Amino acid sequence: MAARTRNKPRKAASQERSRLTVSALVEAAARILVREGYDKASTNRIADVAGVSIGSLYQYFPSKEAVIVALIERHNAEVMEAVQKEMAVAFDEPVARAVSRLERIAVKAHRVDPRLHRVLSEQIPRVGALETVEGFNRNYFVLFRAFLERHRNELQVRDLDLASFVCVTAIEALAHNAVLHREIASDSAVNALVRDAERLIAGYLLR
Amino acid sequence: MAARTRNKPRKAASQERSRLTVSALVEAAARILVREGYDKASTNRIADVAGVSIGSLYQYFPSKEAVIVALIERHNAEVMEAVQKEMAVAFDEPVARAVSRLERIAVKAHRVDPRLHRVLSEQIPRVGALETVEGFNRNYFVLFRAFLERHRNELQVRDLDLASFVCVTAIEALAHNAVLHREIASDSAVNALVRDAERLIAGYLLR
Amino acid sequence: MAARTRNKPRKAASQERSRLTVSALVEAAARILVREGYDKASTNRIADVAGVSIGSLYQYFPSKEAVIVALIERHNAEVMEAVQKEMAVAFDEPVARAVSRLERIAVKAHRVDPRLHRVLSEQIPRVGALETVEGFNRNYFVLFRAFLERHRNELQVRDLDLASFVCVTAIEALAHNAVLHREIASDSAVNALVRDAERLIAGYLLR
Amino acid sequence: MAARTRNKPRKAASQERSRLTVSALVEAAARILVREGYDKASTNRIADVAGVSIGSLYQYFPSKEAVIVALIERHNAEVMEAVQKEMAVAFDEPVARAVSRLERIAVKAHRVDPRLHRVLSEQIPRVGALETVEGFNRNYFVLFRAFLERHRNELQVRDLDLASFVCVTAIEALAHNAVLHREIASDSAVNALVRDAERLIAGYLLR
DNA sequence: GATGAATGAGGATTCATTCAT
DNA sequence: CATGAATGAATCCTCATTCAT
Repeated sequence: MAARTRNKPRKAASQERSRLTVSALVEAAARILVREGYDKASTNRIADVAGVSIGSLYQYFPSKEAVIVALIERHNAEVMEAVQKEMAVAFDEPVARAVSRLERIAVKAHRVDPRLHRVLSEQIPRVGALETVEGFNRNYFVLFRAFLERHRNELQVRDLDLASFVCVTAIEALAHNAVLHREIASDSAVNALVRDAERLIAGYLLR
Repeated sequence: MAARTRNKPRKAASQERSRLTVSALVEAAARILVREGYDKASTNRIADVAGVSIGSLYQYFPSKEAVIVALIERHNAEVMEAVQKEMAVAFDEPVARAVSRLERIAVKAHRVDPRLHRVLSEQIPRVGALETVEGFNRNYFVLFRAFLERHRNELQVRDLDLASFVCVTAIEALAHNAVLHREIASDSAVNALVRDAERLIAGYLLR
Repeated sequence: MAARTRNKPRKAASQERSRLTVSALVEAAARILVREGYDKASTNRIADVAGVSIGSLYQYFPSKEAVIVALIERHNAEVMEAVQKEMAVAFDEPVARAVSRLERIAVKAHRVDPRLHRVLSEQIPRVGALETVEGFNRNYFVLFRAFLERHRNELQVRDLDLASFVCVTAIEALAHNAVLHREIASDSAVNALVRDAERLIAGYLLR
Repeated sequence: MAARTRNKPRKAASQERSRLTVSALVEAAARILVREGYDKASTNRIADVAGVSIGSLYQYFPSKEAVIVALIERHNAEVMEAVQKEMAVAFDEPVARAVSRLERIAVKAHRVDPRLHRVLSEQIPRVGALETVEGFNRNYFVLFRAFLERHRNELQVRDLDLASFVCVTAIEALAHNAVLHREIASDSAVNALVRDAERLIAGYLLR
């Protein structure tokens, strides 16, 4: 018992170190991905940039894929954190306002780390565990469908599955392309996009 | 540009036999991409599946990328052939009908070889061939903008650039996701999608 | 007999063509060697530059080595032609004058096609049939020894083998290095070199 | 320069084990070069003969050339070690004695590993490492010129640049050819060569 | 004879992963 | 636990040579 107590801080310290190592590795992966692209992100290079030995990388991750997955999850978590509260708000608003908020949220989400987002969405091979990204959108679909359900009697659409698909697809695609292919630096550009998105979606949903 | 590995075919296959070899290689690349994914599409594997020696591959293609580019171009050509005439028709129709035709065309295009399309659209950024496709979309954008210009006084939208972006993005994304993530096997499913797409876009564009 | 007679001109014509093909190939090899170095001189490239199919190359040469050997022999022949007469003259002159003539000849020989000479002496792997270059010098040695024999009683050297080795080595090395590593463009530079070479060798040979 | 494949070792072999690996690789390269020629010295073969995996080779050398460069440098170091002290002595001696010592040194240098020396001197131009050796010779030239400067008033030659070129070329060529093409096994053969070289050079330099 | 399509062994190099220290 | 040396399958690509047309 005394021994345990003595070990605890040491263990805590080492757990702390572990967490540092892990996040250094994930951070290194992000940096390399953004700055040099997927092809340059070898495990050795990741370990190197993280200032850690390759052996340590495999201490904490069973494979290269696992590192990338961790990075994707970290990114998704950051996006979620930036977005979650507002998301909840949207679901209690009237349809038109909710839609415009959702578009604004989507843009914000895609702007959390656009360069990383681009690499993740363009260069990561979609195999094995790396299909994670897809799951994300499925969630969104389910939530949005619930939202439509709640406002069912204001809507002119009948098939809520189809409508959810149409809306989520459009909202996401607009945000995605806007951030990646258009200059959306200024607030006014965002506002214009959001206004039109609202017209697009609300005009479609509402009577 | 000069530094990049060449993407263009190495020599025109003049004799009959060589034309066969070239298309066997491109076909093999398509098969592997679809069935086993981008990472399995090594030059040796491609040659192997094509029933051709690795030397022959490099007789006609200066690099691995060049094979993929050829495949992309073949796919694009097939898509274009399936789509071109109807495209011209759409641009002479009234807005609502044009939009629904364009959505139908987009679905058709994405259905030419959906599994191949998926791999290509996911992996193209890793290849130098991005321009091929980007150019394609930019084209679409320009054409659509001209279409809006012609119908300007029927529209409630002011900023035609933004409107083109919104419409093209939505039309494409709906077709893409519908083909890849939804069952769109039945005609009625297509019809439902097209109907809603028309409502979405036309409601947004027209007064 | 009549048939034979008829065949003769045709055969001669085709022999003529053969000779043209062969020399086109050798010339192409020379050009590539000089302009792009040994590594770029693949058989396919040689045939290409010669304007001949790869099959034809192998019609006339059993291997790549054979092409290079032919080139070396052509080069040696050209050198010999440029040098032979004067060489004979030298062997009838008094020692000092002969030596200075020989140095002048050596420089001339190395200047026949300096860029080709350089590639041949620096880049050609010395294996198999490509050791040809060595044989050339052995010849020179034998001749020079005969020359010394004739002038034996004017000489202070006893060991004529050793003396031949010393002289031939020095004469050749001076010409070689002068042409390759020094500017020997001007006549005066050549004259200075020849003068010193004469002093070097004659001072060593003569009493 | 930046475009060339790197020639420098990849990382300093810090641990004992890695130092062993590196020298095993260099040694293997030497063995293959001597026994089988440059063309057989593929990286796989080198690693194989070294009893090491191909991956280890590339852990320490960024390219095939880098291995050869390391070998050249090792050889040069060995030659230098065998020669350096005596070289300094020569430069303080009277001309005739210095020359004969220099010839003796040159022979010794070329005898350190004659077969390796031959391959290296024949194949080095094909490697980027030319500078290493050119620099070496230029050094020699500069030193020798300084030596002549010091003894200027004993000399009959006026153009010290030319004289240095003549002497260095002759001394080196004699040693080189003697070791490679003649039997210079016995001490007496060496003595005879050195005696004649002294007569050759001293007769040329001194009044 | 000429052609050029086809061959495939072989070469340089990378990189995820293992394991002795 | 950390280190980093070692591994070797796998990849892209070249080129001398053969052979059917």
